[in-house]
Amino acid sequence: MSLHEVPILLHRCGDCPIRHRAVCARCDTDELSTLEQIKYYRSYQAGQTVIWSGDKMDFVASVVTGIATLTQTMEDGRRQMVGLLLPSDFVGRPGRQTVAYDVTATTDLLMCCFRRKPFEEMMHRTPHVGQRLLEMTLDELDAAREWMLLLGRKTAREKIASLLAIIARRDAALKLRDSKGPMTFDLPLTREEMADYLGLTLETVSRQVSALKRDGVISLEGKRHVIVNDFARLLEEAGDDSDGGLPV
Amino acid sequence: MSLHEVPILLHRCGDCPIRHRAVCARCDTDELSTLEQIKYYRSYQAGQTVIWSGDKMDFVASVVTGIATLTQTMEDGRRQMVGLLLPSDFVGRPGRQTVAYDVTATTDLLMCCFRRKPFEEMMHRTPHVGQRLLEMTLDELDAAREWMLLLGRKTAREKIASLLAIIARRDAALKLRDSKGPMTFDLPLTREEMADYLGLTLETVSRQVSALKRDGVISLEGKRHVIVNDFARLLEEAGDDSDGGLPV
DNA sequence: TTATTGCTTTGATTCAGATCAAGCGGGAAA
DNA sequence: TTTCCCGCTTGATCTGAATCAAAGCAATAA
Repeated sequence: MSLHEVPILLHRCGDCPIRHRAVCARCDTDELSTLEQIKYYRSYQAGQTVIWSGDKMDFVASVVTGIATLTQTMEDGRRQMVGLLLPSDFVGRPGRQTVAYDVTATTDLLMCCFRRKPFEEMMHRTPHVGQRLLEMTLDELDAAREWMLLLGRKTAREKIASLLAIIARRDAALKLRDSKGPMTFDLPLTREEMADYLGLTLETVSRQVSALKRDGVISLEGKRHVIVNDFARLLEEAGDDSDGGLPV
Repeated sequence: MSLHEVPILLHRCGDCPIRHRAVCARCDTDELSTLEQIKYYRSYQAGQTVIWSGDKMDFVASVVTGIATLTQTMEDGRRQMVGLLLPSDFVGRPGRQTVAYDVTATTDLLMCCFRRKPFEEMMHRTPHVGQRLLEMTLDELDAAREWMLLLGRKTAREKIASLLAIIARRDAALKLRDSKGPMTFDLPLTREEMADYLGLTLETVSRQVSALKRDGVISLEGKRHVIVNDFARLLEEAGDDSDGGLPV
């Protein structure tokens, strides 16, 4: 694991390409060496719980590879996903030690962790990191609000199209390809996880995915590999104005 | 307007009571005088739009009196509220100039604004403010995630009970009363606004409010004044574990 | 090779909430 | 006073998604 690949998020500058993996030249490197000292890696198997709601979380972390979800659960078992962590995303909450939702690895997962206390101290010393973290949190809040529109007002078909568009765009960004032309990606979620994301049942998810396929918006190879035949059409189906919201 | 009543949020410390209005002794006062220099007040009438989605927002602000909402709208007019701003809440996004949703005054509204540029500069000088802002943003994100569970998985009755519980609790905090015993408050939202908050239609809101009244969970005086007969019962109806989530 | 298991699809039926449609009640204007 | 208007309630009906129930399919184990 090269040093360049690790503290991606903490060190990217505002005007650098969103998912680049190299450390930006404009960031000073003091923080980098501090981070090096307090970081460690943890890996989880698919399905393993990283941390339970209410537990103490004595680290903050960023996802290196794999996918994790944040979910909330009601006593009777109803579940709602409230966050989806893809590579380079950040989890954890400097300044609060308990976490309010379950964090689960949905695929094999490698996280780069930083012990919370020294991380917080470092944050106090170097405001740059705190500012970057504020920016990231505000982006996350914007994404959450977009998601609220989806949950509250979109139809099942629109929800599915929206989710596919989000994953397609993030996947494209990760691969450093542009968002034009036919896109292709592997769904990182089961039907049930998609349902938890969208506030639907897994049967409805299955039906609507089939419907989008039948209507030629997407094609499938196997259950998981998706080909987006026309991204603009997909966005239209998603009911999104403009281009589907924020840069993700 | 006394100086003490203004930059409430920016200056409260982590362990001070949540909604206190005096400036905490542990905060240094340099920032206060800076803020004094760059602040101004704006008032809006009920129904007036503070700012449209996509517009430039050259200030950040905190609500002094009245209520504002953040809403997202689809082209066909479907609306979802994504934020509810009560007195002492903060709006605005240091580091980004356009806003991604409509901000509307639902009652007469007084806001204490700070010009964005000098505010950002002040933030860079005094990390304390940035840290406080990060903390507030993380709280807002937690609230948004609670809201996502509501939108995705709760029944209409649970949604209404949840909203009433949220308003009752915030109102009690504002009045500095404790949350025990019969609570009483004026609904600050119309049925339609409640519907936009909850992802329902106004007819369903009306029916479920009537149902909670019929079942003795709440009483009404007129359309707007609500008496919560038993707060614990209300929380139970809301389907919330523990006490309904986060401190608001 | 045949089970087993976990995910997925598809079909039949039900139901919570949306939609359509009156009607109510209180406050402001005439 | 009457009229109008706006926010709210209530009723009748419809419908999209949930629920209940069977199979299908692919990968792994036996």
